[in-house]
Amino acid sequence: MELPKAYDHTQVEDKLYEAWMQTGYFNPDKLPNAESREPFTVSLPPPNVTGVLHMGHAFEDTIQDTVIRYQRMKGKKALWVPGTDHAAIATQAKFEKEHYKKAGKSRHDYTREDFFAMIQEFAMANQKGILSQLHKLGLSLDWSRLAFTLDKDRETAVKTAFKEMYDSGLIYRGHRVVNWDPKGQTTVSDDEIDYEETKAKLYTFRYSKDFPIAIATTRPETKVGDTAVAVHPDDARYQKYIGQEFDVEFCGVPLHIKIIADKEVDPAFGTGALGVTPAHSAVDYEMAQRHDLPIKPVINEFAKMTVGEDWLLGKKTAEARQLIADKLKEQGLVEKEEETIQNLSKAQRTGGVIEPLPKLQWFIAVNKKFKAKSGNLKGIAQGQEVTLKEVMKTAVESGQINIMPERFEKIYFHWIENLRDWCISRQIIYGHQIPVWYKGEEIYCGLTPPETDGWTQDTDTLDTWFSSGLWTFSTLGWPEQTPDLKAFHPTSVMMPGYEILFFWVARMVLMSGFLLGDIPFHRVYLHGIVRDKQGRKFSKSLNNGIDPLEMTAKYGTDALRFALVFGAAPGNDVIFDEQKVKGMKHFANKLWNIARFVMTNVEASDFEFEAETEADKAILEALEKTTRSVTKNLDSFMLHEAAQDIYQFAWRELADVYLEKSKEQLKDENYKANTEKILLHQLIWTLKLLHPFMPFITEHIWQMLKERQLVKTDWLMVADWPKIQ
RNA sequence: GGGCAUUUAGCUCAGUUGGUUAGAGCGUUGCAUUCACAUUGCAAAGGUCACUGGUUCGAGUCCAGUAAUGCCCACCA
Repeated sequence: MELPKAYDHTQVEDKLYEAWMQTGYFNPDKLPNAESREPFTVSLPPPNVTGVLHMGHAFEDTIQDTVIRYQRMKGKKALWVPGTDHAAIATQAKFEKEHYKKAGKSRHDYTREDFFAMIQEFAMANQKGILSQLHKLGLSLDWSRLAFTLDKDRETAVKTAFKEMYDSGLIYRGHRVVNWDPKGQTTVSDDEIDYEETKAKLYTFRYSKDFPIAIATTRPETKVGDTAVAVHPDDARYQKYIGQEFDVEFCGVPLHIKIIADKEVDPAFGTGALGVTPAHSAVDYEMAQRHDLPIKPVINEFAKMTVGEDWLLGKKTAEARQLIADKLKEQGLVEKEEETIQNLSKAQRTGGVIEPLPKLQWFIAVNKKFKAKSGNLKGIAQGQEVTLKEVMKTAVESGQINIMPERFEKIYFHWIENLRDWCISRQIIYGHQIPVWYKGEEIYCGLTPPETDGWTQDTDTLDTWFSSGLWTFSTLGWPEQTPDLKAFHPTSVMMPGYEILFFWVARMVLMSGFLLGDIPFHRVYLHGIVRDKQGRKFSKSLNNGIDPLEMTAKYGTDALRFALVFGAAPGNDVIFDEQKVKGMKHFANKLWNIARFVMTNVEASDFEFEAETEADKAILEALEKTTRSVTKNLDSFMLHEAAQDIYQFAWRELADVYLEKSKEQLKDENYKANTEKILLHQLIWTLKLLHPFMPFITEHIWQMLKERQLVKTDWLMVADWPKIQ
C-alpha cells in the first residue's frame, strides 16, 4: 500500500477518538490489569457553561491530558474526571442579557422555577458544545464519570456539605457590609471585583457651622448616614473632643455624632478626622462594631437615597453626591475641594458600581474552631480543635500539598492571613438554593424540606465556588463512601490557572479539610495565561480571541497541543503564535515521514539487535538519554522540557543523522538486518515518548505498524512506557 | 502602600541543586535537492545572559543594590 507523502490529520482524528472511546480505556476500571494498577487521579477544572472553550482551556486541558496519558502508559490506573461548572452569576447574567435582547423579557417576567429551567437549558446547550470541543482536543477523559456542578448528585453533595457546616456552627447568618452590585442585584465577593482608577473630588467640610471638626470625603451623599467622627487616639488636635456627642442637622437630615478615638485613623490624611458611615463602608462598619455605634442605612439596593428632604430622597447616589456638594457650597461649609484619584469598585460580571450595604447574608466562619474529622491531615490530629484558616495553612505548610511553582505558596499564605469570613449567599436564581427554611422565628436546615406546613425556603443561592470547592470528591460520589472515593481521593494533581488559586484551589482545601479531614490533592500545578502575540489577554472587548478548533482544523490537534506545551514552563504565561502551530504541524509531518521510511524499509519483527556501527551506537545512546530525560521531566511536570527533548531527538538525531546513515547500512548486506531492527526500535520508542503530547498521529502510526505486525500491543495509549534497564 | 515575579539571539522562550566553546523554535542569509519528507537538507550570521558591586578556583545560575516591565494583595475616608 502506498503511503501518502504528507500526514493528513483530517483523515485521522475523529475516527481515532471514536475508536479510543470504543476501547473503554479512558475508564480506568477497564484498563488492562486494572486491579493491580496504582491509581492516579486528576479532576478537570470544570469549564463554565457560559459559552465555548477558548485557547486557555485548550492549553489547560492539553497539559492535563499529557500528564494523564503518561501516567496511564506508566501503568497507573489513570482517572481523569470530566465536568462543567454552572458558574452561577456568570451564566445567569449571560443568559439574561441574551434573553432580553431576543425576547425583551427579564427575570421578573417569570416564576423562579421557570426562569431556573430556562437558564439550565441554556447551560446544557452550552455544555454540549463544550463536550464536543473536548473530544476534538483528543482528551482522554473518562466520560462515564461526567459531572456538572448543578446536577442531582452534586446537589446532594452541596446540601450535605452545607448542613454539616451549619450543624457545626461554621456556617452562620449575619449582618455585614457586603459588596452589593446594584446592576446585578446581588452580593459579590471581594474577589469578583475589579478596581478602576477614576477621578473624584475630595471635599473637606463640616456637617454644620457650629460643628468643631472638619472631615474629608469623596462620597458626601453617604455622610447623611454618619453616626460618629473618628480621630486617632494620639492626635493632639482633637483630644478634647473625644467622647463628646453632638446633634447636628446636615443637609436637612438630623445626625447624632459621637467623637471616637480609633487607631485605624490616619492622622495625616485629610483633616485627620474621619466621618464614620457604618452602613456604607466595610471599614466603618467594623469600627462601628468596636465602638458600639448605631448603623444607619441611607442607600438602598438600587443605589438610591432613602433619607432626606424632597430634593434628596430617592435620588441615585451619583446625583445625590452632586446635590449635597452644591448644598454644602451654598451653605459655605466646604473648606476645600481637591481633585483626587480613586479606585472605583466594579462588579466583574456586570460592570455595576459596587455599593457597600449592610445585608443579612450567609457566611462561612474561617476563624471558628471545630473538631478535625479524620487523621489524614498532616500536622492535625483527629478531633483536634482547628479553624478553617489553620487547615488551609497547615495543608500546604506541612508539605502535604505541594504547590508549583513554589512562589505561589507565599501568595497563598498571604491570602489566607488576610482572609475574612466567606460570604456564600447570592441573590440570584441560578445556583444551589440554600437548604434552609423559615417559619416565623423558627429556622430549619436539612437535605429535604421540613414536613410540616408553613415553611418557606431561603430564596438565596450559594456562591458558585461553594459547589466547586467540593469538586474533587463530589465527582467521586461523596457523601456516599463509594469505591471511587476510596480509590481515587485525594487526587494526584490539580492543574488550574494561577488566577484561580484563591477562588478555587484554596476553597477546595477548605472544603476537603473540613468535610473529609483530608487534602483534596497532593499537588497543584499552576499554569499561566495564554496571551495573544502582543502579550494581551484574550478578551471579548479586544476581539482577539482565536478559536482552538479553527487551529485544530487547520494544523491538526497534535500540532496545536505540541505548540501549547512547547516552551510553557509552570506558572508562566504563554504567547500564542499561529506560526508556532504551523511549525509543529511540520514536526508532525516529519514524524510521519520517519515512519514512512521505516515502514517501507523494514520487515523486522524482533528486537535482537546490537550496536554494530558508530552510528548505531550513537543513536542508541541518544535514545536512552532522551528516554531518561523525558521520563524525568514528565515525572517532575516539566512538560515543556520533555517536549523539547523529544523534538530534538526525533528531528535532529533520528531523522537528520541516523536515518541518513541508515540508508548506507541498508544497502550493505552485512548490516541490513540489524539496521532494520534498530530503525523499528527507534520508531516505536519515539512514538511512545511522543504519545502523551501528540496522541493522534502517534496512535495512527502505531495502528499501521500493527497492521504490518511490527508491534504487538493493540493500542499505543496503553502501551508500556519505555524503560531503561 | 505591601508583596511576587520577569529582564538571555531580530521575535517567542528554555536553561531543576553554580562546572567545559550559553540552547531551541520561528525569522534572516547562502548553497543543495528526481533519494522518507520543499511541511526538506546542509551551512552561516546573530548574545558584554538589564546594569553595578560582592561571594567563589569558577556565576546566566548564589547574595546585595539600581533600573525597566508585568502581576497579585490592600485600599485612606
